[in-house]
Amino acid sequence: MAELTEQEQIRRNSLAELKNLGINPYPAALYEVNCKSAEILEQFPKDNTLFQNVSIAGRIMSRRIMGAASFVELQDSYGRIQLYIKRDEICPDEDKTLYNTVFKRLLDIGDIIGVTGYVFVTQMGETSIHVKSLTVLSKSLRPLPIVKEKDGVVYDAFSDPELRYRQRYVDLIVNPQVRETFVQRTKIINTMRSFFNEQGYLEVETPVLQVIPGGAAARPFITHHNALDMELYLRIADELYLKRLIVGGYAGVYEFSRNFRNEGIDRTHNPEFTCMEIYVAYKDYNWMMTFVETMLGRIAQELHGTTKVNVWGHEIDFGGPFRRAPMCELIKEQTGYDVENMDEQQLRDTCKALNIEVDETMGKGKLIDAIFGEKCEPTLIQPTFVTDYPIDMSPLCKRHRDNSNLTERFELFVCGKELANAYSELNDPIDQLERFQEQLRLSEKGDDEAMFIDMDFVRALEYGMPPTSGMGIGIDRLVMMMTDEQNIQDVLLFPLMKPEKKAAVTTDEDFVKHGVPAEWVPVIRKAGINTISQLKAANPNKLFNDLGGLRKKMKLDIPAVRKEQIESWINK
RNA sequence: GUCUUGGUAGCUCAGCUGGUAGAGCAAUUGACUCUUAAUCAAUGGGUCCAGGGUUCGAAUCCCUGCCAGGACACCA
Repeated sequence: MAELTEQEQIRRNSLAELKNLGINPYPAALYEVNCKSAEILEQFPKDNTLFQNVSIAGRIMSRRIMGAASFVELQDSYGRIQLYIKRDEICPDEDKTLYNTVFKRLLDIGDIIGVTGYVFVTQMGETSIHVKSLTVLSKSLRPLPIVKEKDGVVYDAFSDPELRYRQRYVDLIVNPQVRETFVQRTKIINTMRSFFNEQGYLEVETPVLQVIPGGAAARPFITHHNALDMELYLRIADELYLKRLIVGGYAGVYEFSRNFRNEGIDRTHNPEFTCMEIYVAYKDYNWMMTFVETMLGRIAQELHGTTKVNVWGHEIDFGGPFRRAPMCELIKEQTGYDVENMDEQQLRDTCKALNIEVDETMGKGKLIDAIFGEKCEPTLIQPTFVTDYPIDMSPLCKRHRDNSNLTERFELFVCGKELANAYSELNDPIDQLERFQEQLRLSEKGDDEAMFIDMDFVRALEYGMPPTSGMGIGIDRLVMMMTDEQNIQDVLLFPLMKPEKKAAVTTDEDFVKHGVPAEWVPVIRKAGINTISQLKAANPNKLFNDLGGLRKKMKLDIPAVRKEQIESWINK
């Protein structure tokens, strides 16, 4: 077992002392709460007859003790409020243990308590609760990072990203703006959900474990089902299932879908992430653009009270209507090249002229996409619908009504990043099968993201799917934009981290089994020996001296160890 | 995957050309009845990420590894 730090040991001692005083540090009974910190701070200054009998619970975030009176900052789920605790108020009788011992000595920053009392304003003008009674609700055994703040300046911020993501609970306790980000994330999702529900679209759930990972071009995670003894894939998208449901007759279906892609991890990619996909029958991609505009405007409005949002240093207006421009037009605008009617070789030459890296596996679509990605994407700051993509980039999308080399597809770009992707969905089963087969050829050419053929999906289309428009939007990216976060890890509660390394430590029992008396185990650890192998490699004379010195230094009341003993441990 | 920066007390960080580790907050003890980054006094607290090397001597220099951040590449 790892050694406890001094502060942890002190808290455990306090815990034991609380128990000795007959106080349960983890009581079972509910604690009646009748108000919220934020409500008090908002309403009391306007009407000071309110809150004269409050009961509130939360975590102690700071303490200022002045003899027989103290101030505590109590944090509940809604904010912080100051408590004024006076000894003779919570201990009206002779016995002052609750204040002098329990509150002043045995409670710490991080402990959770409940108090009752009345609200007043201090001489310094701070709305506070005058405490009449105090109940210990949960003792905290680890010290929290202490973050202080004055006039908007934060001191000693808890900012190490590794600690923040690994121990998100600590991050949430001490960084209120982090708690707020996740409230906003949920608000965004709720806004979308109501928007869809109002129009009668049905929220559904489709399989995460799939036999054929379809609906996107991406590398999947593979897992194994024991009873069936077969490989299964974690979904990379839910598109093909939702379209089966449109075949089944629903007017519109949507899903907030956790997807898994076995690709790189960086500032904008996590192996599991959330997409919202929606499919609506009898619509096309023009209708969908308007739908998306309305949805985004509404989200911004709900969240910020305006459609103008600061995103990564730009003021973005989600008010719409957004610019709509065909991909080839944008390329022409940025590069001067008209790629619309070029063949593969001409495209390669153009890439070369523009200094864009290409490789042999890239077909026409990927070449055009490379030019677009390099030259156009970064310029699309205000929301822009990029429309009419080349056909071999979009195997699930309907051909353009005016040009059969293009598709009725749009992507929405904001701040140079793709935010949403939508089609007039391909519902011609024969064309769909051919497109899948083309993907197979790309795959054979070496494109490891080309799609699998899903024959059941083709079969579904053969029964007839109404003209349908579908749209997918990256929820994590949307939340990043709406909350002005640069990092996907800041909008995911628990981003994937590599496991913490566990130092291979020998347990105390192992040392005892090895012949070391239990009372000496902490001492030899103190001497820097934490494994049996370290012990065996130790110099007996040095260890003998060290242990003698430590015995004195640690003021241990145990007999001195003999050198023969040490030799027996080492030679065992 | 490549390059790059970092890992020192519970937290935030200093630590120069190598000489046995320091501050603030937190903690402990004490003073103080309206404080608010409370204040004052005293005290304790470290496997300087891990492992190797150079050296009389390494937190510091070198190598390897682990973890994290950033940039680039890859990724609809």
